[in-house]
Amino acid sequence: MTDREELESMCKRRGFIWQSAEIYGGEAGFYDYGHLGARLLDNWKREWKEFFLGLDENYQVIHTPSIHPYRVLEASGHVDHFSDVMVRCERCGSSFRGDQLVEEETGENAEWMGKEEISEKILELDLSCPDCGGTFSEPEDFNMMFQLDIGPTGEKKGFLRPETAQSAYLNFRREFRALRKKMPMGLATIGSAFRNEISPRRGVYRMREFQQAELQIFFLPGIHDDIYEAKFEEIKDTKVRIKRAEAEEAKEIELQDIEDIPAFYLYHLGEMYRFASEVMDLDPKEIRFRELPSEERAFYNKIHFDLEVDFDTIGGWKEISGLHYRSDHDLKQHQEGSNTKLSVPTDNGRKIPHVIELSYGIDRNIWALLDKGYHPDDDRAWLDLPGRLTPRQVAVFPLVRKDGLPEKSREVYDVLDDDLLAHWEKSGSIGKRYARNDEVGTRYCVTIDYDTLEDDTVTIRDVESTEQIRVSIDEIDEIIEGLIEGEKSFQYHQKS
RNA sequence: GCGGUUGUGGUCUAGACUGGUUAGGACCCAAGCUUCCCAAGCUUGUGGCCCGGGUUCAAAUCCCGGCAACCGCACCA
Repeated sequence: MTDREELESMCKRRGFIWQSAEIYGGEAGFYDYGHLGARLLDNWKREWKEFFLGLDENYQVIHTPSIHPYRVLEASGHVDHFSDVMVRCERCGSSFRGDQLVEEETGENAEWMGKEEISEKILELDLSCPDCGGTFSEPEDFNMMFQLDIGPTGEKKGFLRPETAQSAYLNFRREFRALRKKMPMGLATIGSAFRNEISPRRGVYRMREFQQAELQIFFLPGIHDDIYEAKFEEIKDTKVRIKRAEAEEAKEIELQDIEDIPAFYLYHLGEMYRFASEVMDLDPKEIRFRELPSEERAFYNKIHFDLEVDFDTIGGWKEISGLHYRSDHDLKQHQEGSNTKLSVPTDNGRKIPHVIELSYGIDRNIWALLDKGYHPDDDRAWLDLPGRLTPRQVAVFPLVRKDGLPEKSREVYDVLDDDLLAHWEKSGSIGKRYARNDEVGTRYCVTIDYDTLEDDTVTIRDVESTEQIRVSIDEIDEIIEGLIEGEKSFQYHQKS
């Protein structure tokens, strides 16, 4: 069980993550990644792209701005739905959503109401604070989006995007032509999104500026089903732990035994599970899919499962990614808002493509790796990260700092540094260097000793077992890369 | 945003209630010595009272304001 303070301390001491602008006291909801954290991020993004773009040759990555013009988010519904009317009790200071107060009293839907309507209703219904009975202040808008002025006059308005998804929808038309009208088509975006959270909490779990990796897939149900049915065939016996909306507990089940969900959805669900368990190497017992009941999900999400991780440091099961079948909602909204035709021709006339969205909170995924990988045991603290994700794949040391060992170790380092994330150090005892590297997840430690000078062999130490093998310098590059790619295990080399 | 708790080198902390030595310790980090494999030892060194204001001869300590973190509430299209 990893303690949150212990992990945060390690992250700060060693160079992973800490509060942004901390020399000025910081600002809630913003975090910086240090040199190791930034590498871990880069590695994760690279693996994510390689994995998900590899699912289909027509899944591609695009790069887009973080600022959207006002009309984009007006059309998407964010201007209305991301903004709530808040009223505050003048006596006790509690604040409430105005529409909820009105709905409770009248039983009618009040979500459409603006400041004025809410204000009138409060007077008309003579509403008072449910906590203390006090009177309310004038209602105010609270918008979760950061609004901006664009240009010198301040007349153009825009927002920092609250999700990266819209960027893909905005590019659907252009890419559909550029990719020569092939469907299904996937557009992936990796970038920052911004939400002016009332109270950011739990470290990087809920931030005001955060990073998303999303894959928006455009397809037509009924027309492209066979493509996904064929793909699904190959992974249909994948076992996943799933908690259905109506179920009390999560159950392990083969995907093919889920009968009420179409193949295009189950296929991506299975691949998301493979990414978590195989690429991120998360323990199947500590991940699950949870289906959101209708009251928890947005109205346009027809099917919605979150992938959750059982965190030690931030209070149990929490979402790190989601799979949403959004139907044709998004393109329909933008077709109307932009007056641009976003439908595509089919044998039965033009149709607006549907969207299935794979949405990853990158920072949450990074925190999951650290939370599940960090082992602050009594005898040693070590970080267990997959070889392709760890910020430091190999470290090279001289056993002692004399007799030419440092120079020799430097030569070995120079070779390894070409193809691997390598590190070299000489200070402190050999044990201390192992300990330092265990803590940041260095996968392998190579030590140059007196035998090296005799026969050009070195030892390689495995972070997990702390055991060593002795290999020739000529092969070292190849052996370590083989270990990191998972071609051969450390145990294999121990036996041979 | 509301309430409670807290804020001391890089990390963890003593000191605060009862204002008054040079703000002490452990670990870490750096340099050197030593060292033939798992945080050994020795020497030397860098570095700190969250920010701003007030009270006082004197503030890490008391008071006010701000900021941040944690917990609870609310919020989380």
